[in-house]
Amino acid sequence: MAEHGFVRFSAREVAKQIGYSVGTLYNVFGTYDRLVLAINTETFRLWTRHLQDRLAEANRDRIRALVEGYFSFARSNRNLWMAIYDHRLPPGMPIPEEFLPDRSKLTNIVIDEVAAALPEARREQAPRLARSLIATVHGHCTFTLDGTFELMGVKEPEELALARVRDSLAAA
Amino acid sequence: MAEHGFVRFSAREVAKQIGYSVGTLYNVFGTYDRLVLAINTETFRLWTRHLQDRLAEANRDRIRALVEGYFSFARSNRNLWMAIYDHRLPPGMPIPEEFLPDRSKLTNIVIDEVAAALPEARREQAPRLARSLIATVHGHCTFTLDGTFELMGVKEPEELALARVRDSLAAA
DNA sequence: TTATAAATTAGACAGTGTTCAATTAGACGC
DNA sequence: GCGTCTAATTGAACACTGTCTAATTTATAA
Repeated sequence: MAEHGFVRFSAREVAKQIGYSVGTLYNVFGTYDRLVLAINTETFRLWTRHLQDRLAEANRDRIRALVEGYFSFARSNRNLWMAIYDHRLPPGMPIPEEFLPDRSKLTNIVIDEVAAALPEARREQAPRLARSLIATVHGHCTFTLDGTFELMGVKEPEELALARVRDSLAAA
Repeated sequence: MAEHGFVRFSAREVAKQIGYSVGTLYNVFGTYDRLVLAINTETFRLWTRHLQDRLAEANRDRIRALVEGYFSFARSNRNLWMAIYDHRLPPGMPIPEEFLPDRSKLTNIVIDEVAAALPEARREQAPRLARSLIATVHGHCTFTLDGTFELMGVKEPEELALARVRDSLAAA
């Protein structure tokens, strides 16, 4: 997935490279979607660790560390990161529960930091605001990696994302 | 594309339904990517008209009309809208120039409205801010349609998007 | 060594995008 | 109507995909 990206990823090629047949891969993962789900969940784990590391070595400006961590992971793991959002489950199939814990950790980290950045009187807004800010940064990050911002002539997109986050934190 | 969505879309199926052979489709569009590009560019045209209509019948709050127009088009044209962002060109292949004009119109509409919403002294910031706000709304819209917000338990995502946009307009 | 369980395989199936030599249809001048 | 030339269209072949399953191999336990 990291080498060839989501579009060119194939279960058969995986089987070839690990020295097993396709059948084995399907016995273990059940279906193509669950194989991709497993890979993408591992990416979530890597991403979470990346963010925690950035926070650990951050100075006072932990919000900047979060935004930059979001971007730097996506940039240096382009194919893996995009695969998370390129993958669509068949309609009606929810994400199996086993994958959920590792995928929600990231959100909780952001919620904690947003809560800490808010004045105490506004702190109960943190969960909803944090999720909105994740969407905000996500939009900027997507447009950076998929070429939309380049087409628009936008430079330094992470500064832009950080500015939007600061706007909303200040407003709260 | 509208019926089955990006994942299940196939050139062969298109050929079957329009009563031509696959070969003809390839003679006309050259490649699968250019066929999808043509469809998605048409979606951009529909989207642009939708936004213009919403603006035409808007009251004073044209910013709200923009955000709601963005969401309502995506919601009522789920498969078509998602196909725009699910489609990835092969690395190194830029979007052919013929498709660019219809795709940039949307951005320009937003830039004009953002400029109008800013005080005259800040108006030169409009293009860059508008593109950032598009990314903001886009992130919220993506998370709405791909199920991320549902997984997070976020209700009324468009109100959230509008709030973020207002935060940044107020800050400017 | 044997009986049982688990792991692994290869092949078949119905799809996909892509290419291209061969065929058909259409337009034009006579 | 006929012949010519060009443009449009075809369908078969190629190498690939995910998915399934009967058959086989390997490992474990008695």
